[in-house]
Amino acid sequence: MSQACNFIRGTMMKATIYDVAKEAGVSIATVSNAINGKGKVSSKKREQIFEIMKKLNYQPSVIASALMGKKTYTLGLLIPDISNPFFAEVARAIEDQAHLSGYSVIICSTDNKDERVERYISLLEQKSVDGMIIATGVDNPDILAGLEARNVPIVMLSRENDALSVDAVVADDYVGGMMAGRHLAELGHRRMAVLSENRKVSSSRERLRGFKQALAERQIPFDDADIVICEHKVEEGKRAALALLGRPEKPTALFCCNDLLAIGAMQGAKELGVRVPEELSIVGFDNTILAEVTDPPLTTVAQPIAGMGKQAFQLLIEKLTEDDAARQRIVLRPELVVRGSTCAASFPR
Amino acid sequence: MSQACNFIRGTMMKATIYDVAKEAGVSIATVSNAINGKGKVSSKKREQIFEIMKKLNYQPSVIASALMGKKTYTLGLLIPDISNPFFAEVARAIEDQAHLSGYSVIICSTDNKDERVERYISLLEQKSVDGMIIATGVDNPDILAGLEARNVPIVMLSRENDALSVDAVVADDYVGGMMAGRHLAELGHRRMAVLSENRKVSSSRERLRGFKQALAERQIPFDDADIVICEHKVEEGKRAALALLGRPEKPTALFCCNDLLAIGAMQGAKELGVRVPEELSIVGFDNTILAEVTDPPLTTVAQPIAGMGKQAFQLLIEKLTEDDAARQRIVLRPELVVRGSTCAASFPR
DNA sequence: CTGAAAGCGCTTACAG
DNA sequence: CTGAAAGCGCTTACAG
Repeated sequence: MSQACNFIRGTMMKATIYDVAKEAGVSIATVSNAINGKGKVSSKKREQIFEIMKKLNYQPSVIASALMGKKTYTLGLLIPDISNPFFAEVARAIEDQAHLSGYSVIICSTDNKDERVERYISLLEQKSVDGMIIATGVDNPDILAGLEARNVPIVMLSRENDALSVDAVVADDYVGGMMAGRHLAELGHRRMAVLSENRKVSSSRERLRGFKQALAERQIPFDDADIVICEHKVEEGKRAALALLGRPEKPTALFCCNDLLAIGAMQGAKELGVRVPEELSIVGFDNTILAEVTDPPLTTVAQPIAGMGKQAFQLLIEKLTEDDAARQRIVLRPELVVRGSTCAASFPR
Repeated sequence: MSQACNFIRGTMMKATIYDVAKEAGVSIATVSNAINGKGKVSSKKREQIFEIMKKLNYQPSVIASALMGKKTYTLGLLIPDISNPFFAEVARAIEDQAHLSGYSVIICSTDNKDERVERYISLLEQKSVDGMIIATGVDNPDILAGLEARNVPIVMLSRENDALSVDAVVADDYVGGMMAGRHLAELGHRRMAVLSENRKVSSSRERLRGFKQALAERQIPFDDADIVICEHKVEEGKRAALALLGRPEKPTALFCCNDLLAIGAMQGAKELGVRVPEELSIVGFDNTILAEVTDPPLTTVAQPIAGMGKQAFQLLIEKLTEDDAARQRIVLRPELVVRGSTCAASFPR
């Protein structure tokens, strides 16, 4: 039995390419060629080899072949937080696409802290991932520059970096912001406010810009004092809504740069006894599962998450295989999903 | 310059252990020893070596050391779906714990399909992960048995397998079910129904058993006809609620084996104009972010997610390092979180 | 069509 | 305290 030496105290060692070569009476080179469809291997031998592989339950070691310069079929996904529904949905979209090509994805929740970003990137490089998809904020531009210099393939998802011309797939945030603004304007709202993320977040910046543009086109007044900057958290949305609704000239509609903020705003309104949507219309952004679950359900701008994940993965694969792939920026169109949190302004001017 | 040969057409190759050895004027064995704190290396040399490492930006290759039998510092996490908030929160808990020890986690969404489970397991083994945390349903017992036979360290999370005595960390689902039952009973409910998952899901089975026990102890009648089996989806919960509330003797309270079902039930009730909680109390299970976001907010049994993730990871590490670690089953206590979806029965008998 | 041999970047006895 | 050498499980020219 060629397997005899394979048993050690009752535990079977994994079969290696040597085991199958010996059993098949060929060299390891031939086994390797058979597996990879390289070189010429007679079909009888090939079949024979495959049979032995099955019999020995042989699984080639990705580790070993990676050491010879082949791919690890593993990639890193940097996101702020996997427990945030938006990023969880993004992760699923990427995972599904990756899995079709035998790729695995390592999750890296950064909490938007550069320190964590750097730690994760270092780990991922030591583990020789084939590439990274970056959907988290990275403040220090040197971090991305370093990645470029070390020739690590990356694509940005839902974020961008103005300084570096790096591949990216994003939703058309500007248009999404416009959709929100137009929707509320058409409902007759004239006093609106915005809950936005930090200006460093390119997507929020664009959404806000689009929103303002929609109002400007309709000569609806909007002042930067009507913008409240929040972190990406429910409580922050609530806090902001409480503040805005406490003002003398309180808004009749709120545009929130993500669903979490919108939900917080709904909670704030409820706490003050302000009815949504009758007294306050709210529109969010992202269209995560949360938007379907609130009461009333949230009107929001849907990001094409599945499409974004798919494109990001494919872009990364292109960069891996074509050494001189041109830089690309893929922009996907968002879509307004009208649910119950918006209605006509009750006191149109 | 020792780095001279390291530049190829403008791209810098990664430094290897040979580069730092040469630069430091020592052998690679010494560099290896210095890095791993093995053998004896004079402190002057050690310091010198570390300096060179920094200068060359040397990152040891996990791939290469894994090939020599060391760990890959990567583990697989099998869950039904990363975009389900409960599992996303579980993933984050595990990721955080893993990250503290330099571990990375690969996400594997199985959709509870054995076919996907097998594919993922095979991929993970080829990639030589150090172990797996399994928080998904696995119908075919041969799959887990195979893992055991091949000596792959695994720990089950939130799921169990009666057949195999495999390590597991779970919430005390039985007690959780009792908490729900007791809460509703104390509110005066006498006609209750349950939305449960498939009987194959050990956690749901236990929750149901605990719930029934709580009612039995109080002589509250409960019939198995009051159980509706659902998949783990909002729509399923809605469908079930619609059916239950259409019955002549409709229930005044619902216990749902997870938050998603509870939310569906709330939506079903609303569709029929049944007010929650005045006419229908609803309690969920899990305490995901969704429970805070519904209106009314959901009363639910909280699983100690962070604790479960931590324990699961630590258990796995124990199995990795101690070759004869005893089997363990860690049971964590859940906690009832009372919010707005439950209140006293309006027509107590 | 097939195989012997070198090599990927490390670790680990084993000498000295 | 330090280094030469073998080896992990593969792939890839290169001969034949």
